[in-house]
Amino acid sequence: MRNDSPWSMATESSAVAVAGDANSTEPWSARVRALTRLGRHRESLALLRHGDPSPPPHALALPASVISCAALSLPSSVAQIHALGAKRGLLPAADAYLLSALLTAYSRLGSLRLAHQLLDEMPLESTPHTTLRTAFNSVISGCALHALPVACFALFHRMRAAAVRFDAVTLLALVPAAPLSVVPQVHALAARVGFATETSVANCLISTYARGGAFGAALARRVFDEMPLASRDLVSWNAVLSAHAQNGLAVDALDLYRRMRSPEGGGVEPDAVTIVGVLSSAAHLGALGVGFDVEHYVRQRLPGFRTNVQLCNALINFHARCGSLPRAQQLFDEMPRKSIVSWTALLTGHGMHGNGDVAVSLFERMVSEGIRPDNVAMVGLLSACSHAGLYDEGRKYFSTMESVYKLRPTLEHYTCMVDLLGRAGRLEEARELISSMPMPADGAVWGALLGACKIHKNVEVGEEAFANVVELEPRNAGYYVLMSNIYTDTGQLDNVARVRAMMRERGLKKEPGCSYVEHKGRVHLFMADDHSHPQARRIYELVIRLELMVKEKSSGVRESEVAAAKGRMEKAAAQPLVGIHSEKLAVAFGLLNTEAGSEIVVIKNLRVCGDCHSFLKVVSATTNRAFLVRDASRFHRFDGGVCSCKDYW
DNA sequence: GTAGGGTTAG
Repeated sequence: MRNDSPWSMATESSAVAVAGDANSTEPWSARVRALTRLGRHRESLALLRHGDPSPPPHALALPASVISCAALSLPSSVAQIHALGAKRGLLPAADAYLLSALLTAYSRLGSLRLAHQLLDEMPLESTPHTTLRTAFNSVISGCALHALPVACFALFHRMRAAAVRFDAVTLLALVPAAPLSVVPQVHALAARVGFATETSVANCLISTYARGGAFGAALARRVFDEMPLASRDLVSWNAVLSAHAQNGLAVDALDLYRRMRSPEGGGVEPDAVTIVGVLSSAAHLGALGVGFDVEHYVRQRLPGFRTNVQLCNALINFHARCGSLPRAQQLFDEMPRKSIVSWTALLTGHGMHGNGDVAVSLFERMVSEGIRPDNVAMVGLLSACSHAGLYDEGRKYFSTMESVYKLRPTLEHYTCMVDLLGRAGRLEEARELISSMPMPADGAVWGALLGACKIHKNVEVGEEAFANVVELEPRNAGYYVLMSNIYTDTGQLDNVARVRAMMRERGLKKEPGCSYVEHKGRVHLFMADDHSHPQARRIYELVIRLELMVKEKSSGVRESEVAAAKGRMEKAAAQPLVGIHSEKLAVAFGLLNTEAGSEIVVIKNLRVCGDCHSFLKVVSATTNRAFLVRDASRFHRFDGGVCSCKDYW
């Protein structure tokens, strides 16, 4: 995307005027500079070489030419102009602009030794202070660009030792180069000289802090909150929004989006970067309404969006993760240029829907188009194989990671494989894979094995997995619940009590399950046994009626059970009932409030349990409705009495 | 007339 900030527009339009046509009356050197500024580097150099300058090559054109050489990666041309400048006595310090341009060019091209040499040749005493500052800034920026943080800080110390004052530009290079633990110190230094609230520096601090997880996001937020309102620009909002989006704080990201657009936030118009962050959070949460609104905005206001690869990728990811694969596919097909992210987003979406074969063929097509898969694409592919039970394919692709694609499997790939093997019932093979890992297994890997043991009711392997996972993630209640359920399923009730006691002693509570449905632009959220919804009475009556119907249908239920269920129904409005999971409530709400024929979409934070799963299958048949449920690991589409997961999840 | 800030997939 073009940079559309006001000042760049202004300089750009004047550059356009000057570059103008070849007959322009503007001085020749001004046209060279203008062409460089417009990024028309080849034309700029052609004018320098073949134009008819009178007087001959001019000090005023040389700095721009050097920048053009750097942009075109022509180090020998930089050296030629360098030599020319030296011959004319413009160096080492007579022409600050040429010096600065050379420093920038060498730094950008990675000729940092040459840049240092040039810097060392500058006479500290006789060179104007601003020239020195710019010179240091150029080389510090170059070291930052080439990921040489130690060199950045060494230069910074030299700069300070020489009593050269740093400015905002120095900080813009230094802050992102600093190790995360050092950023607060640089921040404090910036604050001491009053730069920390300057727009560019604050924006830079925000995006740098954003790399530091949820804690970093909190620091980023503080920088943003401390900025004077007048200093906040669109980039500030984008940076702080992304800081939250990237660190799993999706609710806060969407909240920031609402705030920036509200009058209180200044009614800031979002751009493509904002939208990318918002869509990522909306996809995460399953916030369908937000995603659709934002897409509408994109189609109305950003007509060129199809050529913005990141924006299209964000849209594809949103639709793929929120239940609309055809829309994701259409966006994918309409992109003139795709990246590996586009393929991965679509592939992962198919994997989540259980379309393992589609994911595999997308992967093959991607490879045949010359895109080399990366680790993320492989995670998507392996998890697609796992969800679809494609045991042989999964093993094959896992082994090609190193042999064909030179990718070293990470913990995430091992997690996928343990999941794949474990769910296919190959618990021993999964165990062997864990012991063959070149790095220690983490909680997710052991957790995948534990989950497989739940499916296959294997106490022995389950206990081993549990012992390991509890060591690694002692505060994750989900694993205790899994182990306790394995004991329940195998009738070991004393062990169930033991695991529950462990949870109590450690003060752990199971994460409450919640599901939501969006209807007419509003989110309707349900927790298990939650009566707070205005329609709670009707919803519970419907669930209980459906439960009864399911029971009658499945097993020819006994009289006593019918009576008990009727008793429950009578009490429904009066007092909370036990044991109605949130997805049943959400689906019942959908049935009561939507038209026949439309699909009911439910987003859930935990995985669907076996009971709810068979309930929803039967209800989809008897009500002749389709339910699309996104749970913590994948999609289930219930329609006509069957689920798209084929009961493999 | 030099130096420069924000974005995606699991």
